[in-house]
Amino acid sequence: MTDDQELPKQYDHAAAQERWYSFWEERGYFHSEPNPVKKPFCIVIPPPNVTGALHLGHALNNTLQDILIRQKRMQGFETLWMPGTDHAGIATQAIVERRLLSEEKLSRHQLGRQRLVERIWQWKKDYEKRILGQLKQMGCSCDWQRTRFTLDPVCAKAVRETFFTLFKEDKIYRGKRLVNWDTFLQTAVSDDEVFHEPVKGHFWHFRYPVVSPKPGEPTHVTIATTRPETMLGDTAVAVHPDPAAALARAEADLQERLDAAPSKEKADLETQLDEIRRRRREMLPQLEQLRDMARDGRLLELPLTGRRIPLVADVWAKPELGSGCVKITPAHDANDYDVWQRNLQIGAINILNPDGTLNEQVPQKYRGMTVKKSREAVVADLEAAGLLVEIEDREIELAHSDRSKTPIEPYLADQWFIRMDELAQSAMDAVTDGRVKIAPDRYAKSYLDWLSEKRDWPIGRQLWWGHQIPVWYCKTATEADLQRAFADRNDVVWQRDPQRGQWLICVREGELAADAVPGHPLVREEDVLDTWFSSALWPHSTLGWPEQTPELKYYYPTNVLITSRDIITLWVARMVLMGLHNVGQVPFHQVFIHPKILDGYGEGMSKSKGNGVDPLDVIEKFGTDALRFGLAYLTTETQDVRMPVEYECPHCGKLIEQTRENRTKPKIKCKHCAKEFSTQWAEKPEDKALPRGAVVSERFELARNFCNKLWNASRFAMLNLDQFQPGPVADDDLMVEDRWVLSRLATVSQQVTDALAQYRFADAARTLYDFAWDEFCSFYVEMVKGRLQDPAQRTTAQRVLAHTLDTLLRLLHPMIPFLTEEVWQRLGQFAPQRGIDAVEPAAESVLRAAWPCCDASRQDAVIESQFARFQDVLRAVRDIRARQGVAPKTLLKFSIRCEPEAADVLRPMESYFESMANAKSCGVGPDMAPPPLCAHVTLSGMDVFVDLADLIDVPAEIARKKQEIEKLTGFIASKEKKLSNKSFVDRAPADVVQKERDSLKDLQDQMAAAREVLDRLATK
RNA sequence: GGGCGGUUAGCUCAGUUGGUUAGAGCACCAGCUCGACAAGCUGGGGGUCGAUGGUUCGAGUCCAUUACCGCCCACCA
Repeated sequence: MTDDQELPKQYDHAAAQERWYSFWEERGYFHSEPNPVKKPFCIVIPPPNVTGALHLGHALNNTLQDILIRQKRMQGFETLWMPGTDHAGIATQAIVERRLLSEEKLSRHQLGRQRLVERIWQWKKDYEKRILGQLKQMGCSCDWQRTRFTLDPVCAKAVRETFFTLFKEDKIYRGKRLVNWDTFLQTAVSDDEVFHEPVKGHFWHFRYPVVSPKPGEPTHVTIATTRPETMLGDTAVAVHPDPAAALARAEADLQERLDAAPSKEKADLETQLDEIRRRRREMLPQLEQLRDMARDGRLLELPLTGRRIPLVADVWAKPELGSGCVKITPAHDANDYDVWQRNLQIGAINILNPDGTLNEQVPQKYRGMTVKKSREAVVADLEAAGLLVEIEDREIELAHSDRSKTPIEPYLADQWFIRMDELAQSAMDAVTDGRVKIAPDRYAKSYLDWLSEKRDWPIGRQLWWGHQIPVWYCKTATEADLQRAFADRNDVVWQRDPQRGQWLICVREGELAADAVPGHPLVREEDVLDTWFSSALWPHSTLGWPEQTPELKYYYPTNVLITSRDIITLWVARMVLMGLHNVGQVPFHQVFIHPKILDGYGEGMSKSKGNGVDPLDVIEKFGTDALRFGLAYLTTETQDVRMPVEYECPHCGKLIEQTRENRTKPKIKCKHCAKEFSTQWAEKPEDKALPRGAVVSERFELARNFCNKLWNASRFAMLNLDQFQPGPVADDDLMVEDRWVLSRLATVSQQVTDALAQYRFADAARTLYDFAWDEFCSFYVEMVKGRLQDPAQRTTAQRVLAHTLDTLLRLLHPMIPFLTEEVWQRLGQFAPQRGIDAVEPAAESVLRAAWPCCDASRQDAVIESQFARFQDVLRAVRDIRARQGVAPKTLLKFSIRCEPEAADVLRPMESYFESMANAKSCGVGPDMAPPPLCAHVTLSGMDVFVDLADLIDVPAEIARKKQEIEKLTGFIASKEKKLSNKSFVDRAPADVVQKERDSLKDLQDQMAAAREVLDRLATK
């Protein structure tokens, strides 16, 4: 480089990022191959969804992975970071479908399967490119040659093999289950993809007539519902089998709660208790009568349908609620479904079409109506029939699809399931016996709790985007036909589906022709697999399983998985059980769950809330290094990261706080310059007319400032390293500050290594921040300045400075890769060979340099405490200057009264007081008396006197001394009290008591010194 | 309803096994353009550690109760 004569005062992050990322990539530093000489270290990326661009949560996730990867690479591991993206079935298809509808007014059915899938592939291509580009901008050192996608052929092969094996082992079956039906996307979604949201609704009370009531029997049964239209699918009305016992129990429970409740809640519970007592008095006879009628098999007339439905006794009907009777709609309600399972004779009627309209199971007039329309119609008709009792307003927690944001309909459908009993148990065992360690360990609990339910996993999705289920149906063949047709094939297996009376035929690879069984047509299952099915295979499928590739053998099990807590169950647990099933080994040894990034209100960031942050905005404003260091600095074990966010006005550059009100608005008027700006990325050309305001957070300033500080410290080094002569440094040549900084450096290396090994990213970042700023910059660099000008001392000073900077760069590289590389390369210009013990050529890139080992022989507690003494005195002198208002240019004269040992340490530092505090020493030792007019600071075992002659503000200094004496008096009193407390002296450990005694003595000495100075001042 | 986490300076957060006078960054105040750095330097003000009770010679730290905030799970005809 020839253009580096003038180093800019500010670090140009954009230039460094561009230059060094391509430098690393071109040299193939990120690529990994199995290498028997080295130990492997492998992380598989949690594949981002191709639904959209990455947000700040991804930036955190990937930064942490890259920090570990870079550190392990420097530690000499053969390091592979496997990158890739996830097809995210429902989410991606939903986005593309929504666009199709809004821009071309086309439904997916109008477009057709093949063309829709083509569109989604195009979308995937665009976003994958954008996502991988973002990862590169973040500095991620992934092995891009190995980039995978969950739908690519390698992953598809693993999916087929897994499905085939599970099918063969009878762990996959087809069953009828109530599913969460998304009527917009026309697919089932899992429980995990459903969220509840309160909506205003009603609670309707209806009466169903009793068929031929006997004298004394009620003529009607009253039921209540929030979803009246489902009455068309009712198959029973339930009443509790033992209402008396149920009410008694409810009363007892309530009484217990009432006894324990705080007084302000008692009134409410009293009311509830009264209500239950009233029911026991007034309603019990009728409920028991209804129960008896249920036992008799009596029927009710289901209004509007002409159907007759039975009255049944079932515990689901709670006598303490509503009328005590409940309508049963097994096909459209989870609890009613359970009632059906207990009373199979009542049957189930599905009244919905997949698109959410009513089907042929309902009377003609309601067919084809949407749920909303039919609800109005049913209510009106019941009212007309005189069967509507009342309508209450009520807020209802309505289930919504996370994907389409539309209400979920519970819906009885055929589904594919994986039996979870054995698989779940294997994944639980892996964590309980420690083969997989989850950190922080509290998350192991949620993992185990979820798995212990062993709920079968519904794996089918009624989508077009995904791995199509490799099953063919055949209705007409006999088993003999199948055996004949597939006699010579061990890659075809089949099961009987008794509910539908058909064969389910699964093939390991490829397709089955429609005429594979002569005379009996085969039809392929249309549905695709749940996205998590392929994600669950990610750690081994990306390494080539089911082939026994060298990669699989070498890198599997991977070392650590880094992810966020919301997918512990969806993803982590399933990877463990699939890894165990397919490969026979856990997929990773460690799981680290990192914090979530929240906005300034403590809410999670999401696109729909409009409070997300694009990492590229942060990168542009602060730089990738600041983004990464800032995120690492915030990654503590217990806390989520709260990040107040501002918009940066593109017109005037001022920041506007993001609020709950303005964050969802597409455009905002700047309150400083009154011009408007957009908050959205321009998706259409016409949007670009309005410039976009970047979303940033002040919380990255600390890291940006730190990077700049480092840049300038490095700049200082460059300006002082010309004519650098490499060579070992003899211990005798080392000055106090050299030995001190080397000791600190050794300790810091150890602390950072330990912190990263335990995923304490914030500790590692803080340790480096404090060392680099407060010790290296504020002290070492300041102290070495003079020596660099002195030809006799210059060489040693340069060698230690270069070595210290070199080590610091290596320690910081995993967090701030670009700046460290930029400086490393420049340092290489001046000091291509460096080191203080043995001299070695510097690595061609800091990325390839060795991770600093802790050189325990350099750790020197004596030097560190001596240095602390020097720092104390320096601070005292500066303090006096500031409080006396003495101009920085005025030279101060000071003296120190202290023990001879301390004097021996401080005397060699005299020149540093001059350069760092503009203060000249007039003597150090036990006999130093305070000058006639002085300001004074007392430290443990030392008195610092600054001779101020006529400069001094005497009244101010007297006031200060008095205040100090008052403070000391208080401390001394509390110490004396403590030490005169017999139980403290007797019970506390001896060293603690001694420490207190020493401390009291010290305080008394300080008091004496302060009095002495005060007396002198007072006589003036 | 069950579980988990949080509550420390105006804001955002540290605080290791209980042990002198509880820390940092930002913001604030005063002073500094001194040959690395104003994204800086020097000094300063600011906290009864959510509340109550307990254990202890000693509690921000351990225990119990409680309030508030957030997250996860379950349920709500």
